[in-house]
Formats: sequence, C-alpha cells, structure tokens
Amino acid sequence: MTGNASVRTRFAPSPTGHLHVGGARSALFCWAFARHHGGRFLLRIEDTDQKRSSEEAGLGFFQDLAWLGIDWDEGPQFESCGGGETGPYFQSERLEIYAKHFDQLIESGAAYPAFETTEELTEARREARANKQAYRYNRASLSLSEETIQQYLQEGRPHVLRFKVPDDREIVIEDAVLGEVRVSPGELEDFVIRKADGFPTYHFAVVVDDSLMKVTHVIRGQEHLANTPKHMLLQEALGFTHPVYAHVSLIFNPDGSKMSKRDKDKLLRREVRERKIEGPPADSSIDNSTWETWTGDKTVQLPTEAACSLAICLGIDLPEIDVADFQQAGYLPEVLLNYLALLGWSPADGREQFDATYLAEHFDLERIVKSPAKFDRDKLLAFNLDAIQDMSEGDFVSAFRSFCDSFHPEVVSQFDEETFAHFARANKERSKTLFDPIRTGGFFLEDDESITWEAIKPVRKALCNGEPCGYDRLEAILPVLKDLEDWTVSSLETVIENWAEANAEGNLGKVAQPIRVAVSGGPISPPIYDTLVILGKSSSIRRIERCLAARETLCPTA
RNA sequence: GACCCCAUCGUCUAGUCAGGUCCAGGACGUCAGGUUUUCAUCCUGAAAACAGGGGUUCGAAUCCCCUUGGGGUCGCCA
Repeated sequence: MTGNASVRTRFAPSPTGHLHVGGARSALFCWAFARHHGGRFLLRIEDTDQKRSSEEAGLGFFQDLAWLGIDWDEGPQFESCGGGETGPYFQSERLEIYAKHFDQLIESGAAYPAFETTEELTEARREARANKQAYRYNRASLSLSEETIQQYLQEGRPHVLRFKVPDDREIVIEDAVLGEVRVSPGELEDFVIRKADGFPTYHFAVVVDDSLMKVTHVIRGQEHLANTPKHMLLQEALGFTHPVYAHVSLIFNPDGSKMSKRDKDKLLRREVRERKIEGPPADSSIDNSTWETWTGDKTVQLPTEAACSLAICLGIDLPEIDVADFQQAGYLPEVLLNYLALLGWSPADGREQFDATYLAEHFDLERIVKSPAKFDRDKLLAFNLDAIQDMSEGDFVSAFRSFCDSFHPEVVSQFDEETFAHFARANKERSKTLFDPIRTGGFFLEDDESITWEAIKPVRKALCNGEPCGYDRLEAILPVLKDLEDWTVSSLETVIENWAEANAEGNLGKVAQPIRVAVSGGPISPPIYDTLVILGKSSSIRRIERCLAARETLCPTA
C-alpha cells in the first residue's frame, strides 16, 4: 500500500431497496482507493427520507457488502465492521448536528425560509415545461418583508429552508475522472436544504457529513455530477474545504438503458399494464394494500419477495440487478467483485482476472474510464466458470454446500454427507455457477418412479437408433449391473468398460449413453460412473428397468 | 426544452493526457475445425472497431472545431 494514509472515502447509500450493482461498484472503488492508500473506508446510511427508509434494507446492504468482501472501517456496526469516531453514521441520528449548521447559514444570510407549497411549485414547473422553458425557483420568498416572514413563522406556516446561491460566478469542478467541468453563473436555483419536516435534504446532509467525517475523496456515480456545484457552494458557505471529486460513469443494461434498481418494478409494471391486470393475482403473496400502494405510486418498489412471486405468477424472469440476485443465481462473490472492478477500470498490466487484494494494490483514479459500460452477463458467466474451475474440489464442495444451505436446502437433505460431496465434485467441472449442479441435476432429486422419457431426438438416438440399439445393450448389461456387489466408481468402470470391450467394439459411448438416458431421463448428466454411484444401486437398477418397460412407447416397432 | 457528460471490434477495454513503435492489442461473445462416454469444458484458427466532416501537423485513434448519436440532471428522492 502506498500513498496517503489520511485518505478517507465513504459509501453512502439510502436504505431503500437493495444494493444494486451500480452502488456496489461505487462502494468497491471507494473501498479499493482507501485500501490502496492505507486510508479508511466509511459507510454511512442516508436515511433522511422519512417516507421511504426501512430498517431491513439497511441490513440487506450490510450483508451484500460483507458477502462481496467489502469491509468498512467506520460506520454502522455489523459483524467485525463499523465503529469510528465521527459518527453517528445514520443521518437520522445527526439532526442536532445539521441544526447547528442550518443556524450558521441563516445567520450569515446564506439561507432563507421559503413558504411556497409543493402544489404551487409543481404547477410552476408544469407551466415552465409547457412553455419549453427551464424552470428555476423565482426567489419569491426572498423578497418577503421581514415582518411578513416573522408573521408566517409565528403562524407556524410550513416552510422549507433554501440556500441562496451566489449567481455571479462560474463554478469549476476539478474532477479526478472527468477533468475540469465548468458550470456558468445563473445555472443553479436556490435549492432546498431543509425540508418542511425539519430533515435536511440530501445536498445539505452529504456536505455536512462528508466534511465532519473528514472525507477526502468522494467517488460516486455520474448521476451526481450535476449536484456537485451545489455541494461546492454549500461547502464554501459553511467554511469547509472541498474534497476531491471522482465521478464514475453509469452501468447500462444491454439495451442501453440505465441499469437501475427500479428495472424490476418497471418490467412488472409494464406487464401488469399490458395485460390489464386489476388486482394482485390470487396465487401471489401480495395483499391488496401493498398492491394499491405499488400501483398508485411509481416510485414505490415492491418488496423482493412480492416482486418474485408476482414474476412467477406472470411467468416472466426478473433481471438480475441487485448483488443479492447474483448471489442467489450462484455467482461467486470474488467473481462479481472482479467483474465490477473491470467495468470502468483496468489495471495497467492488462490483467483481467484478479482478486480484491490485487485490486487494492493496483487501484487508482487515473485509469477509470469516462464512458458508460454495458453490463455483460456472458463475460461475468465466463469469469465465474474460470473461477469455479480454479477451485479445489474441497473448496467447491463447501461453496456449493453453503449456497445450498442458503437457497436450496432441499438438496442438502436429499443426500448423506458423503454423497452430497460426491454430487458436488461430479458436477464441478461442468458448472458455470453454483446453481448449475441443481439446474442440470434435477433427476438426482426426483423420485425413481417420477422419471419420464420424452421421445426427443437425443433420447431416441441413444435408445432406439442403430443395430443393436441402445435398448438392446441396456437389456444386455442390466444383469451385469445387478450382479455387481461393489457399487463404486472403480468397480463400475471396470465392469462397464470390460463389457463395452466385449460387446460394443470398445465403444464406451454405445453403452454409457443409454444408461445415462435411462437413469436421468435425458441426455445430460455427470460422468456415468459418478452418476450411478450418487444415485445408488437400487435407484439405478430401478430406473433402468422402468426405462426398459417404456421401450414400446419410445421406440415403436412399426 | 435548458445545462452537463460521453463516443475504438456485437460487448468490456488497451492505446488518447506527453501525435510517429497501431494497415489498432487483449478479453467475452460469434463462426470454423479438433479433443471428449452426454452436456459443459479444453485446444487451434478466423471474421470483427478508431461515429461522420472539417482543421492543425511532415505525420492524428491520439490535439482543436462542428455535426450526429448515446446518456445524465433539472424533486421538500438520494
């Protein structure tokens, strides 16, 4: 680690929804930058929106970050992370701190109360838009007489606090990624810094907190670039120094739209609208009031479970957007971290696959790319495959085990410990995700009696084609298998290979494939000896017998 | 609509700041072969880009301008 130990970065999510990949990448860059310089990385929860913040979401963020391996030195306490001298790290607990700074701005005349109602402002905006003009707050409340203001305040009229933007100067952002960004005088309006409910707005809280928490580098998404002049002006009015800003480009969907945590809701809303669905589907887990709130307000997100169940009812797949989605889909945390780091940054030596330690060693702001990046599932999948193939068998078994514990407990209860491990090992070399063994190995979990054979091409090819056909060979080898006492990979290998040598010109496929189809119901399985051992002797025999019984249906003898 | 940001293979990118070593390199994907008891791997090879137009210069992917295209912001959300 080199450089400046006083470096302090922060990730400051609002606890609405879950950690999505864009946020995760911002957090990762902040983390990597702090680690690279031997500085500190802080986590702060921006819960100043009383309407939308929820406690569980905060916890989800912690778990997602921890899963990725992004640890924070200061912030909310979670496992071994958190603590620190500059807290509290929930903005909702810092109201007194903000109050002090509000007073400071009021006294210096840099902030003033404004009494317009939300309705009035909405109307003014609508009108400006209709006239194709840029809307800016007209400072009406600024020209109120001192008397009127006092009267309004005494009446207890609801009001916000606005920041009086100096409109005579150009603002220059020295962005570490974008370079100089200039904003002309008069571009900014007098924005709100304290809401009518007394809570600070994002702009105010972020400036006060970053300064008090001694944040030196603000690395965040480019959607914040337009806010930066506001923040800089506020810093000057409060007597704070400017941090270094680094605005990272956005992450897009393959179709070019911004990859957003709202994408799932967008998709669901569109489906619901197109199919003219009026209420929550009966077999979904959504109650009427949740449905009403969701359909009534486009900014409301459906809770994860509700969204999943609705998607299942509608028969559509939700895109993977949140870190948790990728976890559940069977991606490895170190792979997602690697891929995310590569979206907009690359090391000077051109390496593509690396771990968090390497990232911390090599990360810098200079090599961050300015242009936006599309999220490429295929490349992520390829990386995941590589990482899985690089794992030791033991590591894979335990990774697969904890994946199953979390998301597919039925797989764990299906096998005894040793067979579970065998199942995992046998699937490793063909797995791109931790879910793949389950996806392609469904037949292991099924009951012997519920295996069915469809007369699709590869099945017929294995069983019906040729002379002798697969069925003939199956029939011939069944007694051999029945006689085998020692049902192990090595014994099966010996027996089946010898049989193939004697009866199929040494062509193993001629006998392996019919057996595979018989025991699995389809043409895909792990290596045949492993498959038979995992299944066990009685299941294997039973399935072959049932398959033989279906011969007439599958290969009708015209 | 106003302001701001961006622009190299289908995608992520190297190269751009310090112009020549770039008829543009890598990765994913695609295509064609090969290995393999299935699938998946694995191996070999191929196609594939400097958005367009003007400048500056002996020389431009690299610097400047315009056009076009994409994106962001314009909330008492963050």
